[in-house]
Amino acid sequence: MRGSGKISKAVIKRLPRYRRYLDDLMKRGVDRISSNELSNLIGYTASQIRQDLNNFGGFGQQGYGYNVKALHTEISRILGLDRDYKMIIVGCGNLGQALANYTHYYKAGFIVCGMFDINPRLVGLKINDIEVMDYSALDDYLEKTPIDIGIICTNKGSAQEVAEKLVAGKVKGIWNFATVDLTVSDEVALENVHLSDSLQSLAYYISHRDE
Amino acid sequence: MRGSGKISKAVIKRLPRYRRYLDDLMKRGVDRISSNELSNLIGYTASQIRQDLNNFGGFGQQGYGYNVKALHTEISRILGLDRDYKMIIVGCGNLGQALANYTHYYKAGFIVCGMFDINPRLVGLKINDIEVMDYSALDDYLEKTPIDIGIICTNKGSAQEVAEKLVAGKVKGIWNFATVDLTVSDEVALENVHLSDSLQSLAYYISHRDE
DNA sequence: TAGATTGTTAATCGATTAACAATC
DNA sequence: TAGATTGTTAATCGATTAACAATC
Repeated sequence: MRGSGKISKAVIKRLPRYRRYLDDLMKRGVDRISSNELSNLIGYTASQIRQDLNNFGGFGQQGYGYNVKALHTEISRILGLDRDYKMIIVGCGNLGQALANYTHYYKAGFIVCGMFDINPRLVGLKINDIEVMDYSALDDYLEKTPIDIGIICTNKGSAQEVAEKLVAGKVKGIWNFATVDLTVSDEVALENVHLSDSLQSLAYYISHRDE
Repeated sequence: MRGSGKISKAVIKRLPRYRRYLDDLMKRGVDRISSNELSNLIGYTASQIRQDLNNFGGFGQQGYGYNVKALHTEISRILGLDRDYKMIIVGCGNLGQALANYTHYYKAGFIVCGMFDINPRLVGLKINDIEVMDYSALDDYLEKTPIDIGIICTNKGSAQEVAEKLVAGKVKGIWNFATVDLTVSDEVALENVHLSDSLQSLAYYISHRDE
């Protein structure tokens, strides 16, 4: 039966992209789309699109294609975007603050509930009405407040310790921006954004453009 | 012969990670390491490590392993980190400013030379001694100044236009943070950091943890 | 119904892992 | 030299693409 079995990471990584294009189509008032038309827009093969979607269910209709709005809803649900996520940010330097604003203004459903830093000059500061708390208050805070996602924006030296506090405090997922590979329990989802690695692979492609 | 032929993206994505671990090993004073020891640290199989490295050359020695420092140097060179990259940032909101600071303090070799924004309240501001210039000055600036990397931190509506100005202005690579898939000439390297997509896949794994 | 397009199986392609001869 | 470990070929695994019967 569809939907059972393990879905590969490659498939999951494509889902948000499908959703973005469906979002655009909705805004443009498009009601239906075939895998072939979607392929022309998004750049994956029609075959891959049908394969990907059929991991989760038969959302299309032969001879018709896919209903844009219905498919958007399905993918949103699959991604778990039909509910809210409470988040905290640990490390409130430029990047931490940028993420606070970013999620505040653009990402409905992802709510920053608290921010923490070790730097006394940041503690007490308000960012989008959220006061930066002292790092030493983190354990207590997590004990009292159920948090879904912990965002790590510290330097790499502190990141593993922070991750452990977050895991102990029962977060369900960690969004890690520190340039280090964290070790966390399998129970906790981990998503890394290694900006440094990303910039370095860009350097690679720049250096090897004419090959 | 080694080194010719196309290297897959999967391999390139692993290179910065190899480099990070070699960096650590150097700092810990380790001189040599076998693919098997490195495998235990980094989590790739020893076989994969040897395959990856042999895409670029035979850096090891039978019966000995790899010289940590020499391998670090080789990977740095392969990634193109043996030279500087001049960068500009377009879009100086929180994220743009955060990246300016990030590269300024942590990323030797990646130099922010200019920043641009359309918002008059940001124009004139100084971030790490770099004045934010008016977006209308971008074309002129690029005509006079050779820039390697353009960083796009605008909203998604402006990103494609910015990309086209950057390409016209002869940048070699684009580091894109806008949530949109840009169309650029094959001559220009493109690296996307889709924070929104990343957060959504984290939501997926949180929602499906117990399967 | 006839035409279109899906869902799904089979074929292909590419990437990872295993094995081992080469060699330091 | 004997032991260790690479470089490289072969085997396996998984992901993508092609093909087509099912069906709206």
